[in-house]
Amino acid sequence: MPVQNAEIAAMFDQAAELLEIKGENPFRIRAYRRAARTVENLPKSAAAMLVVGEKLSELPGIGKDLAGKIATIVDTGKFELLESLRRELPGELGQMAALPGLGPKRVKTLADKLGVRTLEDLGRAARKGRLQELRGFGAKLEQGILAALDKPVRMTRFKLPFVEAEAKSIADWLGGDPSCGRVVAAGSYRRRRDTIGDLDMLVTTRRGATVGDRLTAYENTAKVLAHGPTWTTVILRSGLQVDLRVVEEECYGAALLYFTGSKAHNIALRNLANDDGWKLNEYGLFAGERRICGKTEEEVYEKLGLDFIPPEMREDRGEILLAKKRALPELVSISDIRGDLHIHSKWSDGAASIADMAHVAKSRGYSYIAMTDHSQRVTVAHGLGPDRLLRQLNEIDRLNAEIGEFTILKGVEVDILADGHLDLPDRVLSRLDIVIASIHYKFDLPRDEQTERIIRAMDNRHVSIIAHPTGRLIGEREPYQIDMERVLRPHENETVFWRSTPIRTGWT
DNA sequence: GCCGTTTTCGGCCCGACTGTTTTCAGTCG
Repeated sequence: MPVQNAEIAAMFDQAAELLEIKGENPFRIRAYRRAARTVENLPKSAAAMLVVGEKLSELPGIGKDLAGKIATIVDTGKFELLESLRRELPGELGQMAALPGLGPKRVKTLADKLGVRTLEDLGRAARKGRLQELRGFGAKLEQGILAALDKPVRMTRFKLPFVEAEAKSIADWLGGDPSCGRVVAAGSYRRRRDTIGDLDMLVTTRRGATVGDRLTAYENTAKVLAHGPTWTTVILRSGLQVDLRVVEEECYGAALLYFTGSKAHNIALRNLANDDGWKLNEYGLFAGERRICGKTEEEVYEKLGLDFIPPEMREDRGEILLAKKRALPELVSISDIRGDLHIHSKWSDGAASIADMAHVAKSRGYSYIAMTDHSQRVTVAHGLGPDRLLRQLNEIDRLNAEIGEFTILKGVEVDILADGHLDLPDRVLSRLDIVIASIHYKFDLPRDEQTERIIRAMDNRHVSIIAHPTGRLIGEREPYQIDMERVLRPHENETVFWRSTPIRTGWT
Protein backbone atom coordinates (compact mmCIF):
# COMPACT_ATOMS: atom_id res chain seq x y z
CA MET A 1 0.00 0.00 0.00
CA PRO A 2 1.35 3.47 -0.86
CA VAL A 3 2.81 5.60 1.93
CA GLN A 4 0.12 7.73 3.56
CA ASN A 5 0.53 11.47 4.06
CA ALA A 6 0.20 11.01 7.81
CA GLU A 7 3.20 8.66 7.81
CA ILE A 8 5.35 11.15 5.92
CA ALA A 9 4.28 13.91 8.31
CA ALA A 10 5.11 11.72 11.33
CA MET A 11 8.60 11.01 9.91
CA PHE A 12 9.26 14.73 9.43
CA ASP A 13 7.99 15.51 12.94
CA GLN A 14 10.18 12.83 14.48
CA ALA A 15 13.20 14.07 12.57
CA ALA A 16 12.45 17.63 13.74
CA GLU A 17 12.29 16.43 17.33
CA LEU A 18 15.66 14.69 17.17
CA LEU A 19 17.28 17.57 15.27
CA GLU A 20 16.05 19.85 18.05
CA ILE A 21 17.60 17.67 20.74
CA LYS A 22 20.83 17.73 18.74
CA GLY A 23 20.70 21.51 18.85
CA GLU A 24 20.49 21.89 15.07
CA ASN A 25 19.58 25.10 13.25
CA PRO A 26 16.10 25.99 14.55
CA PHE A 27 14.98 27.17 11.12
CA ARG A 28 15.84 23.88 9.55
CA ILE A 29 13.80 22.21 12.28
CA ARG A 30 10.90 24.55 11.64
CA ALA A 31 11.09 23.73 7.93
CA TYR A 32 10.54 20.03 8.67
CA ARG A 33 7.62 20.82 10.98
CA ARG A 34 6.05 23.16 8.46
CA ALA A 35 6.42 20.59 5.69
CA ALA A 36 4.84 17.98 7.98
CA ARG A 37 1.75 20.18 8.42
CA THR A 38 1.58 20.85 4.68
CA VAL A 39 1.73 17.15 3.80
CA GLU A 40 -0.68 16.20 6.57
CA ASN A 41 -3.28 18.68 5.31
CA LEU A 42 -3.01 17.88 1.62
CA PRO A 43 -6.39 17.16 0.07
CA LYS A 44 -4.91 14.17 -1.78
CA SER A 45 -2.11 11.74 -1.22
CA ALA A 46 1.44 12.83 -2.02
CA ALA A 47 2.00 9.43 -3.61
CA ALA A 48 -0.92 10.00 -5.99
CA MET A 49 0.34 13.49 -6.85
CA LEU A 50 3.72 12.08 -7.80
CA VAL A 51 2.06 9.46 -10.01
CA VAL A 52 0.36 12.12 -12.12
CA GLY A 53 3.49 14.29 -12.17
CA GLU A 54 2.36 17.11 -9.90
CA LYS A 55 5.26 19.09 -8.46
CA LEU A 56 5.46 18.81 -4.69
CA SER A 57 8.03 21.63 -4.61
CA GLU A 58 5.25 24.06 -5.48
CA LEU A 59 3.52 23.35 -2.17
CA PRO A 60 4.05 25.90 0.62
CA GLY A 61 7.12 25.17 2.72
CA ILE A 62 8.32 22.37 0.46
CA GLY A 63 11.33 23.12 -1.68
CA LYS A 64 13.49 21.02 -3.93
CA ASP A 65 15.17 19.14 -1.11
CA LEU A 66 12.05 18.13 0.80
CA ALA A 67 10.18 17.30 -2.41
CA GLY A 68 13.02 14.90 -3.21
CA LYS A 69 12.88 13.39 0.28
CA ILE A 70 9.13 12.84 0.01
CA ALA A 71 9.58 11.16 -3.36
CA THR A 72 12.20 8.84 -1.86
CA ILE A 73 9.92 8.01 1.07
CA VAL A 74 7.09 7.22 -1.34
CA ASP A 75 9.42 5.05 -3.45
CA THR A 76 11.29 3.18 -0.75
CA GLY A 77 9.35 3.78 2.47
CA LYS A 78 12.64 4.95 3.98
CA PHE A 79 13.76 8.33 5.33
CA GLU A 80 17.53 8.17 5.65
CA LEU A 81 17.87 11.32 7.78
CA LEU A 82 15.52 9.94 10.42
CA GLU A 83 17.27 6.59 10.44
CA SER A 84 20.69 8.15 10.96
CA LEU A 85 19.30 10.41 13.69
CA ARG A 86 17.89 7.38 15.45
CA ARG A 87 21.27 5.64 15.26
CA GLU A 88 22.91 8.74 16.67
CA LEU A 89 20.31 9.33 19.40
CA PRO A 90 18.93 5.92 20.34
CA GLY A 91 16.26 5.43 22.99
CA GLU A 92 13.17 7.42 23.79
CA LEU A 93 14.49 10.96 23.76
CA GLY A 94 11.60 12.14 21.60
CA GLN A 95 9.02 10.82 24.07
CA MET A 96 10.96 12.39 26.92
CA ALA A 97 10.81 15.80 25.25
CA ALA A 98 7.02 15.50 25.17
CA LEU A 99 6.78 15.35 28.98
CA PRO A 100 5.60 18.57 30.62
CA GLY A 101 8.52 20.75 31.65
CA LEU A 102 10.94 18.87 29.43
CA GLY A 103 12.01 20.11 26.04
CA PRO A 104 14.93 19.48 23.73
CA LYS A 105 17.47 21.41 25.81
CA ARG A 106 16.74 19.67 29.08
CA VAL A 107 16.51 16.26 27.39
CA LYS A 108 19.95 16.85 25.89
CA THR A 109 21.30 17.83 29.32
CA LEU A 110 19.80 14.66 30.82
CA ALA A 111 21.33 12.51 28.11
CA ASP A 112 24.74 14.18 28.31
CA LYS A 113 25.12 14.52 32.07
CA LEU A 114 23.21 11.51 33.38
CA GLY A 115 23.24 9.18 30.40
CA VAL A 116 19.44 9.01 30.45
CA ARG A 117 18.13 7.40 27.26
CA THR A 118 14.76 5.90 28.08
CA LEU A 119 11.70 6.83 30.12
CA GLU A 120 12.74 4.11 32.56
CA ASP A 121 16.22 5.67 32.96
CA LEU A 122 14.53 9.00 33.57
CA GLY A 123 12.24 7.64 36.29
CA ARG A 124 15.15 5.93 38.03
CA ALA A 125 17.28 9.10 38.02
CA ALA A 126 14.37 11.24 39.22
CA ARG A 127 13.56 8.91 42.10
CA LYS A 128 17.19 9.12 43.25
CA GLY A 129 16.99 12.91 43.18
CA ARG A 130 19.71 13.11 40.53
CA LEU A 131 17.79 15.59 38.38
CA GLN A 132 17.80 18.47 40.84
CA GLU A 133 21.57 18.28 41.04
CA LEU A 134 21.69 19.62 37.47
CA ARG A 135 21.82 23.31 36.69
CA GLY A 136 18.45 24.57 35.49
CA PHE A 137 16.62 21.68 37.17
CA GLY A 138 14.92 21.88 40.57
CA ALA A 139 12.88 19.85 43.01
CA LYS A 140 9.58 20.99 41.57
CA LEU A 141 10.50 19.99 38.03
CA GLU A 142 11.70 16.62 39.27
CA GLN A 143 8.41 15.99 41.07
CA GLY A 144 6.47 17.08 37.98
CA ILE A 145 8.39 14.63 35.80
CA LEU A 146 7.82 11.77 38.24
CA ALA A 147 4.12 12.57 38.34
CA ALA A 148 3.94 12.69 34.53
CA LEU A 149 5.77 9.37 34.22
CA ASP A 150 3.42 7.85 36.75
CA LYS A 151 0.30 9.01 34.95
CA PRO A 152 0.98 9.50 31.26
CA VAL A 153 -0.95 12.34 29.68
CA ARG A 154 -3.71 11.09 27.44
CA MET A 155 -3.33 12.47 23.93
CA THR A 156 -6.98 13.21 23.44
CA ARG A 157 -8.69 15.48 21.00
CA PHE A 158 -12.26 16.52 21.60
CA LYS A 159 -15.07 16.71 19.08
CA LEU A 160 -16.29 20.14 18.08
CA PRO A 161 -19.82 19.92 19.55
CA PHE A 162 -18.45 18.84 22.92
CA VAL A 163 -16.03 21.77 23.01
CA GLU A 164 -18.85 24.06 21.89
CA ALA A 165 -20.85 23.17 25.00
CA GLU A 166 -17.81 23.68 27.28
CA ALA A 167 -17.02 27.01 25.62
CA LYS A 168 -20.54 28.30 26.12
CA SER A 169 -20.60 27.29 29.74
CA ILE A 170 -17.21 28.92 30.43
CA ALA A 171 -18.23 32.09 28.55
CA ASP A 172 -21.36 32.36 30.70
CA TRP A 173 -19.33 31.94 33.87
CA LEU A 174 -16.61 34.44 32.88
CA GLY A 175 -19.27 36.90 31.71
CA GLY A 176 -20.48 37.06 35.31
CA ASP A 177 -17.34 39.05 36.17
CA PRO A 178 -18.21 42.77 35.93
CA SER A 179 -14.71 43.57 34.60
CA CYS A 180 -15.25 41.18 31.70
CA GLY A 181 -15.90 42.70 28.28
CA ARG A 182 -16.11 40.45 25.25
CA VAL A 183 -15.68 36.69 25.61
CA VAL A 184 -14.94 34.65 22.51
CA ALA A 185 -13.69 31.14 21.83
CA ALA A 186 -10.81 31.27 19.34
CA GLY A 187 -8.19 28.70 18.28
CA SER A 188 -8.99 25.58 16.28
CA TYR A 189 -12.53 25.83 17.68
CA ARG A 190 -13.10 29.07 15.79
CA ARG A 191 -11.42 27.60 12.72
CA ARG A 192 -14.06 24.85 12.97
CA ARG A 193 -11.64 21.95 12.88
CA ASP A 194 -13.48 18.66 13.43
CA THR A 195 -11.50 17.91 16.57
CA ILE A 196 -10.02 20.32 19.11
CA GLY A 197 -6.86 19.79 21.17
CA ASP A 198 -7.43 22.59 23.65
CA LEU A 199 -9.85 25.48 23.97
CA ASP A 200 -8.52 29.01 23.52
CA MET A 201 -10.66 31.72 25.10
CA LEU A 202 -10.12 35.44 24.58
CA VAL A 203 -11.51 38.06 26.94
CA THR A 204 -11.34 41.83 26.76
CA THR A 205 -11.17 43.79 29.97
CA ARG A 206 -9.46 46.73 31.60
CA ARG A 207 -8.69 44.95 34.85
CA GLY A 208 -6.87 41.87 33.59
CA ALA A 209 -6.20 39.66 36.56
CA THR A 210 -9.71 39.18 37.92
CA VAL A 211 -11.04 37.24 34.90
CA GLY A 212 -8.16 34.77 35.16
CA ASP A 213 -8.98 34.35 38.83
CA ARG A 214 -12.54 33.61 37.87
CA LEU A 215 -11.47 30.81 35.51
CA THR A 216 -9.40 29.19 38.26
CA ALA A 217 -12.52 29.30 40.45
CA TYR A 218 -14.77 27.79 37.75
CA GLU A 219 -16.66 24.75 39.07
CA ASN A 220 -15.27 22.42 36.40
CA THR A 221 -11.66 23.54 36.74
CA ALA A 222 -9.66 20.57 38.00
CA LYS A 223 -6.12 21.94 37.86
CA VAL A 224 -4.40 25.28 37.29
CA LEU A 225 -1.30 24.96 35.12
CA ALA A 226 -0.39 28.63 34.77
CA HIS A 227 -1.88 31.84 36.06
CA GLY A 228 -0.49 35.27 35.26
CA PRO A 229 -1.97 38.73 34.69
CA THR A 230 -2.73 38.18 30.99
CA TRP A 231 -2.68 34.43 30.61
CA THR A 232 -4.25 31.54 32.53
CA THR A 233 -4.15 27.84 31.66
CA VAL A 234 -6.35 25.27 33.40
CA ILE A 235 -7.42 21.66 32.90
CA LEU A 236 -11.13 20.96 33.24
CA ARG A 237 -12.60 17.83 34.83
CA SER A 238 -13.30 16.53 31.33
CA GLY A 239 -9.56 16.67 30.60
CA LEU A 240 -9.95 19.59 28.19
CA GLN A 241 -7.22 22.22 28.55
CA VAL A 242 -8.39 25.84 28.45
CA ASP A 243 -6.05 28.73 27.68
CA LEU A 244 -7.48 32.10 28.64
CA ARG A 245 -5.93 35.25 27.21
CA VAL A 246 -6.88 38.68 28.54
CA VAL A 247 -6.33 41.85 26.50
CA GLU A 248 -7.64 45.39 26.42
CA GLU A 249 -10.52 46.19 24.10
CA GLU A 250 -8.40 48.18 21.61
CA CYS A 251 -6.24 45.09 20.99
CA TYR A 252 -9.23 42.85 20.36
CA GLY A 253 -8.70 42.28 16.63
CA ALA A 254 -4.98 41.60 16.80
CA ALA A 255 -5.44 39.33 19.80
CA LEU A 256 -8.29 37.44 18.14
CA LEU A 257 -6.17 37.01 15.03
CA TYR A 258 -3.25 35.73 17.07
CA PHE A 259 -5.36 33.45 19.23
CA THR A 260 -7.36 32.01 16.34
CA GLY A 261 -4.24 30.88 14.49
CA SER A 262 -3.31 28.64 12.98
CA LYS A 263 0.24 29.02 14.12
CA ALA A 264 1.43 28.67 10.54
CA HIS A 265 -1.04 31.34 9.38
CA ASN A 266 0.19 33.70 12.12
CA ILE A 267 3.80 33.22 11.17
CA ALA A 268 2.99 33.93 7.54
CA LEU A 269 1.13 37.12 8.49
CA ARG A 270 3.97 38.28 10.73
CA ASN A 271 6.40 37.70 7.90
CA LEU A 272 4.20 39.85 5.67
CA ALA A 273 4.27 42.59 8.30
CA ASN A 274 8.06 42.34 8.50
CA ASP A 275 8.29 42.73 4.74
CA ASP A 276 6.71 46.17 5.17
CA GLY A 277 9.02 47.01 8.05
CA TRP A 278 6.23 46.49 10.57
CA LYS A 279 5.73 44.15 13.50
CA LEU A 280 2.58 42.14 14.19
CA ASN A 281 1.83 40.72 17.62
CA GLU A 282 -1.28 40.09 19.70
CA TYR A 283 -1.46 43.75 20.67
CA GLY A 284 -1.59 45.18 17.18
CA LEU A 285 0.31 46.04 14.04
CA PHE A 286 3.25 48.36 14.79
CA ALA A 287 5.57 50.66 12.87
CA GLY A 288 8.35 50.99 15.40
CA GLU A 289 6.63 52.07 18.61
CA ARG A 290 3.62 53.47 16.78
CA ARG A 291 0.52 51.31 16.76
CA ILE A 292 -1.02 51.29 13.26
CA CYS A 293 -4.12 49.24 14.05
CA GLY A 294 -5.44 46.22 15.95
CA LYS A 295 -8.99 46.86 17.08
CA THR A 296 -10.48 44.54 14.47
CA GLU A 297 -9.18 41.63 12.42
CA GLU A 298 -10.50 43.28 9.27
CA GLU A 299 -8.23 46.33 9.59
CA VAL A 300 -5.14 44.19 10.19
CA TYR A 301 -5.80 42.17 7.04
CA GLU A 302 -6.49 45.37 5.12
CA LYS A 303 -3.24 47.04 6.22
CA LEU A 304 -1.35 43.93 5.17
CA GLY A 305 -2.91 44.22 1.72
CA LEU A 306 -5.14 41.19 2.11
CA ASP A 307 -8.84 40.46 1.80
CA PHE A 308 -10.39 39.27 5.04
CA ILE A 309 -9.64 35.57 5.45
CA PRO A 310 -12.38 33.57 7.21
CA PRO A 311 -11.10 31.57 10.21
CA GLU A 312 -11.94 28.27 8.49
CA MET A 313 -9.27 28.99 5.86
CA ARG A 314 -6.45 30.11 8.14
CA GLU A 315 -4.12 27.15 7.77
CA ASP A 316 -1.36 28.61 5.57
CA ARG A 317 -2.36 26.38 2.70
CA GLY A 318 -2.29 29.09 0.05
CA GLU A 319 -5.07 31.29 1.43
CA ILE A 320 -2.74 34.27 1.96
CA LEU A 321 -1.70 34.35 -1.68
CA LEU A 322 -5.36 34.13 -2.74
CA ALA A 323 -6.28 36.94 -0.32
CA LYS A 324 -3.52 39.07 -1.80
CA LYS A 325 -4.85 38.42 -5.32
CA ARG A 326 -8.38 39.11 -4.04
CA ALA A 327 -9.34 35.66 -5.25
CA LEU A 328 -10.46 33.87 -2.08
CA PRO A 329 -13.31 31.43 -2.71
CA GLU A 330 -16.55 32.06 -0.89
CA LEU A 331 -17.36 29.60 1.86
CA VAL A 332 -20.64 27.76 1.82
CA SER A 333 -22.79 29.22 4.58
CA ILE A 334 -26.01 28.15 6.24
CA SER A 335 -28.01 30.54 4.04
CA ASP A 336 -26.70 28.72 0.94
CA ILE A 337 -28.23 25.43 2.04
CA ARG A 338 -31.36 24.74 0.00
CA GLY A 339 -32.16 21.28 1.24
CA ASP A 340 -30.98 18.07 2.86
CA LEU A 341 -30.44 14.89 0.90
CA HIS A 342 -29.81 12.44 3.74
CA ILE A 343 -32.56 12.17 6.34
CA HIS A 344 -33.90 9.33 8.47
CA SER A 345 -37.42 9.30 9.90
CA LYS A 346 -39.25 7.21 12.48
CA TRP A 347 -39.80 4.69 9.68
CA SER A 348 -36.25 3.47 10.39
CA ASP A 349 -33.95 4.85 13.12
CA GLY A 350 -34.88 8.54 12.99
CA ALA A 351 -36.51 10.41 15.85
CA ALA A 352 -39.21 12.42 14.04
CA SER A 353 -42.00 11.94 11.54
CA ILE A 354 -41.61 12.90 7.88
CA ALA A 355 -44.26 15.59 8.26
CA ASP A 356 -42.53 17.20 11.25
CA MET A 357 -39.17 17.31 9.50
CA ALA A 358 -40.66 18.71 6.31
CA HIS A 359 -42.31 21.55 8.22
CA VAL A 360 -39.13 22.40 10.14
CA ALA A 361 -37.06 22.29 6.95
CA LYS A 362 -39.51 24.59 5.19
CA SER A 363 -39.48 27.01 8.11
CA ARG A 364 -35.67 27.14 7.83
CA GLY A 365 -35.97 28.26 4.23
CA TYR A 366 -35.16 24.91 2.63
CA SER A 367 -36.80 24.06 -0.69
CA TYR A 368 -36.55 20.30 -0.38
CA ILE A 369 -35.56 17.30 1.69
CA ALA A 370 -35.00 13.73 0.61
CA MET A 371 -36.33 10.92 2.78
CA THR A 372 -33.59 8.31 2.87
CA ASP A 373 -34.40 5.74 5.52
CA HIS A 374 -32.27 2.62 5.88
CA SER A 375 -32.96 -0.50 3.84
CA GLN A 376 -33.92 -3.89 5.27
CA ARG A 377 -30.44 -5.30 5.96
CA VAL A 378 -29.87 -2.77 8.72
CA THR A 379 -32.23 -4.59 11.07
CA VAL A 380 -31.03 -2.71 14.18
CA ALA A 381 -32.26 0.48 12.49
CA HIS A 382 -35.56 -1.15 11.55
CA GLY A 383 -34.63 -0.79 7.87
CA LEU A 384 -37.28 -0.78 5.14
CA GLY A 385 -38.00 -3.71 2.83
CA PRO A 386 -39.77 -3.22 -0.53
CA ASP A 387 -43.29 -3.26 0.94
CA ARG A 388 -42.74 -0.70 3.68
CA LEU A 389 -40.70 1.53 1.36
CA LEU A 390 -43.49 1.56 -1.24
CA ARG A 391 -45.98 2.41 1.52
CA GLN A 392 -43.73 5.31 2.56
CA LEU A 393 -43.91 6.66 -1.00
CA ASN A 394 -47.69 7.01 -0.64
CA GLU A 395 -47.25 9.02 2.53
CA ILE A 396 -44.75 11.30 0.76
CA ASP A 397 -47.19 11.84 -2.14
CA ARG A 398 -49.88 12.82 0.33
CA LEU A 399 -47.54 15.23 2.24
CA ASN A 400 -46.25 16.84 -0.96
CA ALA A 401 -49.82 17.60 -2.01
CA GLU A 402 -50.58 18.97 1.44
CA ILE A 403 -47.52 21.16 2.19
CA GLY A 404 -46.99 23.02 -1.08
CA GLU A 405 -44.00 25.12 -2.26
CA PHE A 406 -41.78 22.45 -0.87
CA THR A 407 -40.67 19.06 -2.14
CA ILE A 408 -40.07 15.85 -0.27
CA LEU A 409 -37.98 13.67 -2.54
CA LYS A 410 -38.49 9.94 -2.42
CA GLY A 411 -35.31 8.15 -1.54
CA VAL A 412 -33.56 5.47 0.44
CA GLU A 413 -30.17 4.77 1.97
CA VAL A 414 -29.72 1.34 0.52
CA ASP A 415 -27.10 -0.97 1.98
CA ILE A 416 -24.21 -2.09 -0.16
CA LEU A 417 -23.96 -5.82 0.44
CA ALA A 418 -20.60 -7.53 0.86
CA ASP A 419 -20.36 -8.37 -2.85
CA GLY A 420 -21.34 -4.90 -4.06
CA HIS A 421 -24.95 -5.77 -4.83
CA LEU A 422 -27.65 -3.58 -3.31
CA ASP A 423 -30.09 -4.47 -0.59
CA LEU A 424 -33.22 -3.63 -2.65
CA PRO A 425 -34.28 -4.77 -6.14
CA ASP A 426 -34.02 -2.44 -9.13
CA ARG A 427 -37.80 -2.46 -9.60
CA VAL A 428 -38.07 -0.69 -6.23
CA LEU A 429 -35.09 1.63 -6.69
CA SER A 430 -36.45 2.75 -10.07
CA ARG A 431 -39.45 4.24 -8.30
CA LEU A 432 -37.26 6.68 -6.32
CA ASP A 433 -35.95 10.20 -6.98
CA ILE A 434 -32.68 9.61 -5.18
CA VAL A 435 -30.76 6.53 -4.10
CA ILE A 436 -27.97 6.76 -1.54
CA ALA A 437 -25.81 3.66 -1.29
CA SER A 438 -23.58 3.03 1.71
CA ILE A 439 -21.73 0.43 3.73
CA HIS A 440 -22.78 -0.53 7.25
CA TYR A 441 -21.01 -3.83 7.82
CA LYS A 442 -17.88 -5.73 6.81
CA PHE A 443 -15.69 -2.68 7.38
CA ASP A 444 -12.56 -4.81 7.50
CA LEU A 445 -12.40 -6.07 3.91
CA PRO A 446 -9.00 -5.79 2.19
CA ARG A 447 -8.51 -2.51 0.33
CA ASP A 448 -9.01 -3.93 -3.17
CA GLU A 449 -12.17 -5.80 -2.21
CA GLN A 450 -13.65 -2.81 -0.38
CA THR A 451 -12.91 -0.56 -3.36
CA GLU A 452 -14.42 -3.08 -5.81
CA ARG A 453 -17.49 -3.38 -3.59
CA ILE A 454 -18.19 0.35 -3.77
CA ILE A 455 -17.42 0.64 -7.47
CA ARG A 456 -19.81 -2.24 -8.18
CA ALA A 457 -22.51 -0.43 -6.23
CA MET A 458 -21.86 2.70 -8.29
CA ASP A 459 -22.37 0.66 -11.45
CA ASN A 460 -26.04 0.34 -10.55
CA ARG A 461 -27.69 3.02 -12.69
CA HIS A 462 -30.13 3.99 -9.95
CA VAL A 463 -27.43 5.03 -7.46
CA SER A 464 -27.06 8.81 -7.13
CA ILE A 465 -24.83 9.19 -4.05
CA ILE A 466 -22.32 7.14 -2.07
CA ALA A 467 -22.67 8.17 1.58
CA HIS A 468 -19.90 8.20 4.20
CA PRO A 469 -17.50 6.62 1.71
CA THR A 470 -14.69 6.11 4.24
CA GLY A 471 -16.85 4.98 7.18
CA ARG A 472 -14.80 7.14 9.54
CA LEU A 473 -16.33 8.21 12.84
CA ILE A 474 -14.39 11.20 14.08
CA GLY A 475 -12.30 10.23 17.08
CA GLU A 476 -14.03 6.84 17.34
CA ARG A 477 -13.47 4.70 14.28
CA GLU A 478 -10.71 4.72 11.72
CA PRO A 479 -11.70 4.94 8.04
CA TYR A 480 -11.92 1.61 6.28
CA GLN A 481 -9.39 0.75 3.64
CA ILE A 482 -10.47 2.15 0.29
CA ASP A 483 -8.71 3.47 -2.81
CA MET A 484 -10.55 6.77 -3.03
CA GLU A 485 -8.62 7.91 -6.11
CA ARG A 486 -9.92 4.85 -7.93
CA VAL A 487 -13.50 5.37 -6.75
CA LEU A 488 -13.41 8.94 -8.04
CA ARG A 489 -11.70 8.10 -11.33
CA PRO A 490 -14.16 7.75 -14.21
CA HIS A 491 -14.13 4.54 -16.21
CA GLU A 492 -12.38 4.76 -19.55
CA ASN A 493 -14.57 6.18 -22.31
CA GLU A 494 -16.92 7.55 -19.73
CA THR A 495 -17.71 11.07 -18.74
CA VAL A 496 -17.14 12.09 -15.16
CA PHE A 497 -20.22 11.65 -13.04
CA TRP A 498 -21.90 9.57 -15.73
CA ARG A 499 -23.28 7.39 -12.98
CA SER A 500 -25.23 10.20 -11.39
CA THR A 501 -28.92 9.80 -11.94
CA PRO A 502 -30.45 13.24 -12.42
CA ILE A 503 -32.71 14.08 -9.52
CA ARG A 504 -36.30 14.50 -10.64
CA THR A 505 -37.68 17.35 -8.64
CA GLY A 506 -40.30 18.80 -10.93
CA TRP A 507 -38.67 22.20 -10.47
CA THR A 508 -35.19 23.55 -10.88
C1' DG B 1 15.49 23.85 4.78
C1' DC B 2 12.66 27.59 2.57
C1' DC B 3 12.23 31.83 0.20
C1' DG B 4 12.53 36.42 -2.82
C1' DT B 5 7.55 42.75 -7.61
C1' DT B 6 14.35 45.25 -3.80
C1' DT B 7 17.23 39.83 -2.49
C1' DT B 8 19.83 33.22 -4.99
C1' DC B 9 22.31 34.98 0.44
C1' DG B 10 20.89 36.08 4.72
C1' DG B 11 17.20 36.42 6.76
C1' DC B 12 13.68 33.34 9.20
C1' DC B 13 7.16 35.52 14.63
C1' DC B 14 6.62 37.03 19.02
C1' DG B 15 5.37 37.19 23.76
C1' DA B 16 3.86 34.98 28.56
C1' DC B 17 4.71 31.99 32.45
C1' DT B 18 7.45 28.92 35.48
C1' DG B 19 11.13 27.55 38.01
C1' DT B 20 15.40 28.46 38.89
C1' DT B 21 17.78 31.96 39.47
C1' DT B 22 19.51 36.73 41.42
C1' DT B 23 18.73 38.36 35.65
C1' DC B 24 17.20 34.52 32.76
C1' DA B 25 16.76 29.99 30.20
C1' DG B 26 13.55 26.86 28.84
C1' DT B 27 9.15 25.80 27.57
C1' DC B 28 4.83 26.75 25.64
C1' DG B 29 1.25 28.57 22.67
